[in-house]
Amino acid sequence: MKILDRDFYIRDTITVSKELLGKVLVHKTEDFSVAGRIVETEAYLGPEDKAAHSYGGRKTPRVEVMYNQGGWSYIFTIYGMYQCFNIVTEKQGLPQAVLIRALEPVDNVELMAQRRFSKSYRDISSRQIKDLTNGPGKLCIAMALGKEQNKIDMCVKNGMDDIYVWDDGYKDFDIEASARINIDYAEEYVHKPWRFTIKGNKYVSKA
DNA sequence: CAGAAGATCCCCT
DNA sequence: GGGGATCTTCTGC
Repeated sequence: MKILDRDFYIRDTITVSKELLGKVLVHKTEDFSVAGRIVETEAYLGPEDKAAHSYGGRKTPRVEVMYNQGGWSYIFTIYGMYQCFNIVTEKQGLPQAVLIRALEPVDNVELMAQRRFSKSYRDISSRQIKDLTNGPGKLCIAMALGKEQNKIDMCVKNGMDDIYVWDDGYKDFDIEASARINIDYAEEYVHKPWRFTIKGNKYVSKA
């Protein structure tokens, strides 16, 4: 029962990707708190990984935070309309990260329902309940993770806008590995089994 | 500075 | 399972 610290994140990215499964991601501000259990992750192993934004050692303004030591948030805009939330891993200078692809809602489903569908949780369908956080863009909407939350150190609390991951001891599940989603451009890295899911979880984005 | 691509989602069939 | 929405980011000229 503890908040994951720097030592957790400064390790090899595949290990961190697997061990993040089952942990609880929390976003807490002065106005609200919202949380979800991580059920799907993907490892991005720049600079060698052709699917990673940091492939080949690219260091554009967008990916710069990936060069920080593990434990920082990396949030980028995709398709002009959605955000993707990542956690930087490894030691400073090695630009790797874990994409959080799906969550199971844990706390403040009312806020999630309002942010996703502008409706109260009690008024949404079972389909919409499942759709609250079962994708990288969806969970960012539900968890209020946007540009403002990019480059936050998740190992240090500031009391104003904190993101961190909580280990509540949940371990009763099997891990499944598969190919990452929507990286057709990554050539020989397309089929690397670097996507990890909690087997059978209802909130996994895609079978 | 223009052009193209993109770690997605939603709605339709 | 496929196409459109929508616009940021990066690359090349």
